[in-house]
Amino acid sequence: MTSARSTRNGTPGEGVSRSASARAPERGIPEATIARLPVYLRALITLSERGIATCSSEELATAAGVNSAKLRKDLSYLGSYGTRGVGYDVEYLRYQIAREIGVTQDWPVVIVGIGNLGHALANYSGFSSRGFRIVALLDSDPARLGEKLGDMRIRGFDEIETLVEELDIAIGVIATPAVSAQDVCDRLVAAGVTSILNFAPTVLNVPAGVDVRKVDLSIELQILAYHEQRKALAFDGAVDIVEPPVDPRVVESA
Amino acid sequence: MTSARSTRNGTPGEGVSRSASARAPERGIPEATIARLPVYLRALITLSERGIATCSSEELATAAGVNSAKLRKDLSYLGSYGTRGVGYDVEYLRYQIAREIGVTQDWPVVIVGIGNLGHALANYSGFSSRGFRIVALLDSDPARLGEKLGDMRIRGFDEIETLVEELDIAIGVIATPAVSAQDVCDRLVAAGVTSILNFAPTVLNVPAGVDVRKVDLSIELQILAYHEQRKALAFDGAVDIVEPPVDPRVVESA
DNA sequence: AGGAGTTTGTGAACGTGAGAACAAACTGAG
DNA sequence: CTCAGTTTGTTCTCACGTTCACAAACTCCT
Ligand SMILES: NC(=O)c1ccc[n+]([C@@H]2O[C@H](COP(=O)([O-])OP(=O)(O)OC[C@H]3O[C@@H](n4cnc5c(N)ncnc54)[C@H](O)[C@@H]3O)[C@@H](O)[C@H]2O)c1
Ligand SMILES: NC(=O)c1ccc[n+]([C@@H]2O[C@H](COP(=O)([O-])OP(=O)(O)OC[C@H]3O[C@@H](n4cnc5c(N)ncnc54)[C@H](O)[C@@H]3O)[C@@H](O)[C@H]2O)c1
Repeated sequence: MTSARSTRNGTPGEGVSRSASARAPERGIPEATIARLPVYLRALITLSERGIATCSSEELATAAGVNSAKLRKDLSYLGSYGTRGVGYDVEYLRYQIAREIGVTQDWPVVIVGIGNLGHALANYSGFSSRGFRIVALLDSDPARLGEKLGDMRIRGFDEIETLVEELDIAIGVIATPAVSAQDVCDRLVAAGVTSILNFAPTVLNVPAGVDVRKVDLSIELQILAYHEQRKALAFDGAVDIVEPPVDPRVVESA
Repeated sequence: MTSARSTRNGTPGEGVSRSASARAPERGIPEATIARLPVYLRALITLSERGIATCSSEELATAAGVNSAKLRKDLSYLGSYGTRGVGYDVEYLRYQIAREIGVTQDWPVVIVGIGNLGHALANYSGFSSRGFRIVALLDSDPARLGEKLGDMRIRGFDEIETLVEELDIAIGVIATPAVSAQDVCDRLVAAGVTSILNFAPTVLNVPAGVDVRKVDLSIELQILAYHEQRKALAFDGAVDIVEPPVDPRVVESA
C-alpha cells in the first residue's frame, strides 16, 4: 500500500520541519474546525475581492455565517494571526488558512464515471480556483472513450494505475453508479489514491489511512423533509411538539 | 411569511394528533441521529432487495457503516421497534424510519438554475425512488426556456410564485451561480418555500423557520486536502506531528 | 502619558454526541 | 418449566463542540 508516498506537494519551508521547539500551534485541530476553515477562506476571498484589507472577527463571522466566538476559537487553533483592537489582515489570514488547509498549491484530482454528474463536475471551473486541478477523466464505457470535454479527453479506467503514479494523484472522485462504486474505490486505493470523494449512494469500505467523504443529495433532501414534516405537523395538530412542554405550574389554577 | 401553510402532506393517522398522553417517544430527536436515519433507511432497502427479512443491529450497523451501539441508540429515539434476542424486521423498520423522516409520500421539489449541474440533477432518477418528485425546472436565461428534459420543460423563474402555490412546493434546490443565489433564495422564501438545498458556494441568509442545507464540493475537497497534507507531512519531515507532543522532559539533557 | 474604546485570544460552563457495558426481554432446546 | 444463548434498549461515562464572558493587548484621542 506504500506505492505513492513519494514527496507529494508538502508545504515548503514555513517552520514545520523542527521536531519540538518554539511555539508549535499546529498540534491537533478539531474536525469541526477543519470543516469550517474552507468557509472562512471563501469569505476572506470575497472580502479581498471587494478591496477590504482588514476585518474584525464579527464581520468575518457574519460573512461566514457563524458565531464570532466560534470563529475566534477556530482561528486560535492555527495560531495568533489577529491584532487586538484592530482585527485580522484579510490577505495575511487568507494565506495562513490556505496554507493550513494545504491549498496554496494545486492538488491533482481524477474523476471516475463521466456520466450525468461526471460531466457537470468536469465542466465546472470552480475547482481550479480553489486549489484543485482535474487532471484525468475516466470511464469504463467504451462508447465514451475519447470524448472531449474542455481540454481533456475521457480515458479508460484501466489507465488508473499509470495515471496515479505519473501524475502523483492523491485525490479521487467517484461518480459511477452505486453498484460499481466499491470496485472503483478498491481499484483507486490499490493504485495509491488516499482520499476519495464519493457521490454514489453507498457506504465505501476502505483501509485505515484512506479518507472518504461522501456527498449524498438524497440524504440532504431527506433531512430537509424531516424538518419540513415537523413544521407541517406543528401547524396542523399537536402544537407543543416543537416547544418545550410548558411547566405545569403555570396552569395550576385550572 | 404564512402564505403556504395549507395542510401539506402531513403523515396521516399514526397517533401524533394527541396532545400529551400515552407514550410519546417523538419528543426531540438529535440532529446527528436524523442525519443518519437516511443511511439506515438505504441500508434497509438494500437488505430488503436481497430478500433478507430480519437483521440484527450488528448487521445493520455494518451495512450502514456505523457502530452498532450508536445504531441502537439512534433507533431507540423512534421507539422500540426491535425484538430482543431476535433483531429487527427489515420491512417494518424500513417503514417506521421512512415515516419518521417523512418520505412515505413524495415531496414535490423545484430546481432553480438548469445549467451544468441543474441538468444532471434533473436527469437523475435516484430522487424519485427516495421520496422526492422534481415537479419544476426554472431558469432565468431566455435561451433555455422551453428546452425539454425528460418529460419536463424548463420554465421561467418568474413562474415561481404560481408554481409553489399550485403544486404546494416546500423544497427548493438552488443550482445557479453564486452571485444569483441569495436573490433566488429570497424569492423562493417569499413564494413560500421553507426548505432549501443550496449548491452555490455562498452563505445564504434566511428568516427563522426556513431550513437551508448546503452541498459544497470545494469544501469537501479542501477537507480531504487538509488530511492529505498531514499524511504527506507525516512521511516527510516531522514524524511526531500526528502523535501527542511527547513531553519535553524526555529531551532534558540536550 | 493616560484613559477611553475596541477587539482578540482563551478559560470555564454548558450542551450534545459517542461508545462501553449491562440488565431486560426474547428464543429455542431439553 | 428451566436454562443457556442471543440481542435489544438504556444507563453511565467520557470526549468533543459551542458559547459566554473577560483579561490582555492594541489604537486613538486628548
Ligand atoms: N446525476 C445526479 O444528479 C446525481 C445526484 C445524486 C447522486 N448521483 C449519483 O452519482 C452517481 C453518478 O450519477 P450519474 O447520474 O452521473 O450516472 P450515469 O449513469 O449518468 O453515469 C455513470 C457513469 O459511470 C460509468 N461507469 C459505470 N461503471 C463504471 C466503472 N466500473 N468504472 C468506471 N466508470 C464506470 C458509466 O459508464 C457512466 O458513464 C450515481 O451513483 C448516482 O447515484 C447522481
Ligand atoms: N457544475 C458543477 O459540477 C458544480 C460543482 C460545484 C458547485 N457548483 C455550483 O453550482 C452552481 C451551478 O453550477 P453550474 O455549473 O450548473 O453553472 P451554470 O452556469 O452551468 O448554470 C447556472 C444556471 O443558472 C441560471 N441562472 C443564473 N441566474 C439565475 C437566476 N437569477 N434565476 C434563475 N436561474 C439563473 C443560468 O441561466 C444557468 O442556466 C454554481 O453556483 C456552482 O458554483 C457546480
